[in-house]
Amino acid sequence: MKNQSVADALDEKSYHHGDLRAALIAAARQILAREGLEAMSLRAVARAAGVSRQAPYHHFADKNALLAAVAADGFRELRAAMLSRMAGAGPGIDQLTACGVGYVAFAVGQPALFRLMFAFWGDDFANDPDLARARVDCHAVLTGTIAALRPNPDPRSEAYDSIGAWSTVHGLAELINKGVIAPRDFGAAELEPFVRRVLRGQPHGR
Amino acid sequence: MKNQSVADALDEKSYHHGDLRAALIAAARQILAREGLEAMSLRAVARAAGVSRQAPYHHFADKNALLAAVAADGFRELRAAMLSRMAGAGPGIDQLTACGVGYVAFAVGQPALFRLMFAFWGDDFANDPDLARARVDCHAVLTGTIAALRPNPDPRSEAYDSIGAWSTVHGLAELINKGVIAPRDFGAAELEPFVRRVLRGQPHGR
DNA sequence: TGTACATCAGTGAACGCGCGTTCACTGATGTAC
DNA sequence: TGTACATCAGTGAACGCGCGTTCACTGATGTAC
Repeated sequence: MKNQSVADALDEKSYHHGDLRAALIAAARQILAREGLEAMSLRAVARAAGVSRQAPYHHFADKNALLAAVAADGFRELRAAMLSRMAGAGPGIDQLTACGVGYVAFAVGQPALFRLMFAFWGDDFANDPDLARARVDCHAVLTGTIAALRPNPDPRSEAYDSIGAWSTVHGLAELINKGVIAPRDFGAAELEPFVRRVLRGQPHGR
Repeated sequence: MKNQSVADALDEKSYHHGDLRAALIAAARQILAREGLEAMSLRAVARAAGVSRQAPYHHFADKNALLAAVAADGFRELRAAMLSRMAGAGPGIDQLTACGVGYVAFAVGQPALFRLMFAFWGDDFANDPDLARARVDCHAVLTGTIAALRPNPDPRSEAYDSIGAWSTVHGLAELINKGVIAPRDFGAAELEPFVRRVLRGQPHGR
């Protein structure tokens, strides 16, 4: 017969977790960072959170719901990363460059998270409203920066400029993360000046 | 007791396949095209080729070896796709645009194959010499086109231009294939003029 | 021309694995009276 | 203040699946003599 007391519950380990939802997201991100997207199974997440395989189902409808929550956090952090770089940069074209550097640095710093964020774009869980909003807010940073650079733009050509800029930073991030190109192979010791130099060759970069 | 004859062997089905290696690659590509990268297991390939699960091991050391063979074919076809577009284009900047349009059109036309080609770049099977050569030959089309545009370039800035151009077409292909952007959303009915228009905004595109 | 035999290219069964998910259950918590 | 009870948040066992790969095997082929 167990003698459960409040102290026991706090000191040892209470039956109820407290905030298992947050702990599961944290565990998922840890696995993502350490072992990659393929290793992030629901079972592995539960194991890392020190909980039974079945416990996550009390907080997420299924695996995709957990993935969506992690991806939404990712988009909020990507947005913050871009804004932070832009806050430290000069006006005009420097804003766009800083935005791009923030994008690539985030992607290269957390490759598996970045991959997850784009892995299931068109899938069911894209209907998650929190994720959808996080994506829109994130995208708005780029389009807003492009728009600010050209006060009275033709909206259509602005859209194409935006796609071009996004494609360039996204492709650069992908090529680096896949191991296709390495900054070192081009005489760049650090990522940031490398990205800056690539972007300088882009239409708004000179 | 079976009465095996040459006619039987030809008409029905001989015990020996004939060219199972090629048939396995073809089956793999078919699964890739119809069901995607995740569905392309070794077992599924064997099944599609009408052969036992174990048969592929007589032609490929393991699954990665089959993947490498498929990827190598992919790079040869990507190279051919770019060269074919360039052959039909005018001189100068039109060559680079055609090269980029060929790249994106190939990627969008065969998304799962394109994904496979870049999925395991740094992995073990990258040591496959046939694959390595196919990749180098493919990449040479892009770098050659960039180099031809600028007769006496600084090699380092040429490398950065090349990365920028590659990043743009690669990122555009990824964003389209992931379903992040759709040409139709930007008033483009067809892929080709859409890509052309995006590339026109790029540094060499005006 | 016939035949023994090495080799090649297949088969069938099985191993061991991790996965997402469902089921029936139980311990802990909090609230109505 | 005590207590019955609904609800919440966990557990343990199991289902059914597909995977890559290994093992021991057999039928077909081709070549040396």
